[in-house]
Amino acid sequence: MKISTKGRYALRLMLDLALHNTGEAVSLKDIAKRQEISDKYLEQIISILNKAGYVRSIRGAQGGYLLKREPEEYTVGMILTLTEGTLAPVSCVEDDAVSCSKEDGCVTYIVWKRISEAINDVVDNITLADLVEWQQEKNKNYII
Amino acid sequence: MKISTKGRYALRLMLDLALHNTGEAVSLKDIAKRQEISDKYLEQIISILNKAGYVRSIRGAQGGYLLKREPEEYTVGMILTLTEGTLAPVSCVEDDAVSCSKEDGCVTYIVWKRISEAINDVVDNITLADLVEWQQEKNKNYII
DNA sequence: TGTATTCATACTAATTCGATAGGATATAAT
DNA sequence: ATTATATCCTATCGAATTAGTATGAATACA
Repeated sequence: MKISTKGRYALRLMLDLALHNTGEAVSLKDIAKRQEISDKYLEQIISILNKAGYVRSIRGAQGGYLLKREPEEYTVGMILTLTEGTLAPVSCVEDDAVSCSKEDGCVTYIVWKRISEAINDVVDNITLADLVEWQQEKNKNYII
Repeated sequence: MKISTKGRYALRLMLDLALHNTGEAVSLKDIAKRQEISDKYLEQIISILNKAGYVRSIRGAQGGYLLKREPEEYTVGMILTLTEGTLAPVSCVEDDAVSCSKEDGCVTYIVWKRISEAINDVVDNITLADLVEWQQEKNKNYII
C-alpha cells in the first residue's frame, strides 16, 4: 500500500518547478541536484509529465522545463494519478473496473470504495500552489 | 498503491468467520470454498491472524477456527495493518519512521500525512460487525 | 486405525520497482 | 562551423515483492 518513487518524485519535481516558476527554463540537472534524485531516472518521470502536457520542454543548451499552467491549476491528485496510475486501493473500485464476479454480494467493496474516496478527497483538494505556500512558510520560519 | 491479496483475503476470511459466528468451529476448507480462494494460501493468512490472537484454532477432525472476540471488537484497520503491515502511503509517515534527511524542508510530507490520516479514519471506524450488518442487509434485499 | 484438520516451512513463476546505460537529437554560445 | 549543453528515446538489469504451490508433520475426532 505504498506510493512508488515515481509518484513521489513527480510531485517533488513539479513542486520544484513551481518554486522556480520565473519564466526561465529550469534544467533537469538542477532539479535532480536539489532533490537528490538520479537525473536519469527523473528524465523518465518528466517525460510522462511532458507527454501529458503538464510541463513545457525547451531543448538544447540553456534549455529545460517550465510549468505549462499556473501552480494552482495542478492538484496533487492529477500528478499522482498520472504517474502512479489510479490511486484506488483495489482494482474493483477503479473507474474502468472490470466487473467482479462477486460484486453483488461483496460488502468489502464498500470499505475499498470509502478508502478510495477518502484518498481522492485529500489529493484533489491540495494544489501545487498550496505546497508552494507551505514551503515558503516553512522557509520563513527557518530563517527566523 | 494497492492493498495486496493478503489483506483483502484476510478481511473476507474474518468476515466469513463473523457471518458464521455460531460457536462452532469453521474449517478453512469451507471458507476457502465459499470465498473461492486457495485453501493453502488461506492457511498462511489465517496463521498470521492466529498468532496475533484474532482467531482461535481447533486442530484435528471437525476442527477449524472461531473468532476469539465479538465482531464489533475488530476494526478493518486492525485486520489490514496486521496482514499488510502499515497502511502509510510512504515510509516517512509510518509510526516508527526512520527520520528522513529532508524532513525539515519537505512539504510533501504534509500530503502523505493527510492521506495516511484519511485512510486510517476510514478503516478504524468500520468494524466486522458493520460488515456483517451490511452483508445481511444486502442478502435481505436480494431475496426480495 | 483412519480420516480430517491445523501447522510449519520451503520453493517458485511472474511481475514490479528503481533505477542505470547508451546513444540520438536539438539548440545556444563561442 | 564547432562545441557544449540539454532534452529525448529505448533497452537492460538486479532486487524485491506478490501470489501462490508443494510437501509433509502434528493433532485429534470417530
